[in-house]
Amino acid sequence: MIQLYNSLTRKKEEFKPLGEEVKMYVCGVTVYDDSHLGHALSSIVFDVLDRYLEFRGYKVKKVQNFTDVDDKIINRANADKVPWQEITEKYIESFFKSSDGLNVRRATVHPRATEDMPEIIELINRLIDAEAAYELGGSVYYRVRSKSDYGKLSGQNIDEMIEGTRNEESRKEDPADFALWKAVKPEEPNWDSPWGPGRPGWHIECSAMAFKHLGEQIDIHGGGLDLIFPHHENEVAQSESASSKTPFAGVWIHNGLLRTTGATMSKSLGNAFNVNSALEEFSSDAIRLWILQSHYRTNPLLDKKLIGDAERSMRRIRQAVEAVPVVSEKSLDPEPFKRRFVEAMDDDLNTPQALAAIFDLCRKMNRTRADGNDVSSAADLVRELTSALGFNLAAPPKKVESLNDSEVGALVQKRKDARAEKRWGDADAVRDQLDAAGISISDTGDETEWTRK
RNA sequence: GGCGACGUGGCCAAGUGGUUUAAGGCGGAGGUCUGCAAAACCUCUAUUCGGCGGUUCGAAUCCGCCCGUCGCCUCCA
Repeated sequence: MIQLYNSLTRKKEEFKPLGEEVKMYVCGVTVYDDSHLGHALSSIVFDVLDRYLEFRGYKVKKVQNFTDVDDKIINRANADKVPWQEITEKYIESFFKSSDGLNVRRATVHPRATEDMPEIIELINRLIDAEAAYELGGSVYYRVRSKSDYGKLSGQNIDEMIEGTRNEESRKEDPADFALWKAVKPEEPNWDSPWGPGRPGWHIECSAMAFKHLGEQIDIHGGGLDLIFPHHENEVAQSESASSKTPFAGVWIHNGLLRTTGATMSKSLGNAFNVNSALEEFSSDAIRLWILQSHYRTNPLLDKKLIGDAERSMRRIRQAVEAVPVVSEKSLDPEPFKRRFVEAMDDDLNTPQALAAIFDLCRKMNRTRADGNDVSSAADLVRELTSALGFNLAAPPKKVESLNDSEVGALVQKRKDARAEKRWGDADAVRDQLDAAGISISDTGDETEWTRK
């Protein structure tokens, strides 16, 4: 039984999808800049959820949108003096490059707001018909007072909320009403609608795309903790008002946000935040391990040192799996570790505990292999479990300009000769040279093996 | 003002009433192996969970107060 924490009820609940196929919607990014490690965190968390559900035998349909019309995009286009479509194309491409680099599986569908305009307009019409929305000067607003349980997701109360907001000049019926459709402003991208030219408000696209690609009721809705209010709150309201079906989403899952340590970190934020540059320095596995060693609802600490630590930890797993197999009658039964893993993951994706099971298994493998046991089925299990968490067990990127294989081979031979003649000083000098080039060597009996670090 | 999160070893981080005198990772110390290393393995590295009270046979885990850190309420994964 899989239990997941539901932000709506603030409790762990048994996961029960409505149908055969799990319908999961994850809020995507607004494409106006490169992805940073905060996006990576969210991508990885929902990638793990997707993969784990599949590991547990579910079929998953995952939808993740691109918000490709928005103030920030328009501003960026103006700043760069290019058409806004050029901005969105560029950063959608960048997003995929980052996610692919992070070994995040693509969603089943990646819809774009601008491509589902008819559905967005139709949904707004339904809301007007249901008297949950009203037109005003070419814009359309959602009437928050029309839904008695408005605020249930974020625990906000409309009246208390209004006190905290600044009182902007507006003719809206209620200050808390939010825009479903924004009337066109000069020089802005716009689409025709029954209320005149304009563009969709931020929240409506997600409801429209969820309805279109998954249906009016979905199993899982995910996103960052920072989206609970107003975005997800408004999404629930408009979706349930339009469909008259409750709940819109069976479980709301929110990942924690990245945390940084004071002033020291902020200096290097620029680079540390960019996923593509982080991937030049660290393996995708290290980035993923750094994130999954914390629970997804906590706020992981962003610190390059920790990602470096994770890189070393990954090497332990890789080495255990890749070690030369022993052929033997005796073998290690890894089942208890699999049970531990499943039990941990079933409990609201407790990845730190799941990883502890994997690390323990790796140690057990090394120990029992040394005692002459066949650990190949254990190695297969480690591959299976790490893969369910999205690790690819690939080596980290090369840090320095490295030697090619034949150059390494020549140096290894040179050292071998030196060792045979017990010229230890010469042998160690070659080893230092290789080490500086990112090659580590190990002597096992007469053989010398080398690997790129 | 409103909603909410957090404070566990040198660092990161699970655990949320007894099987935990607290998992796992990184780092550190010693050892085995090795020409020396690397890797691996073994041992050690919090009698203690921000502080003070309380509930209980029993608390890191529940309650109260205090101290500290942080997020959201405006764009944000």
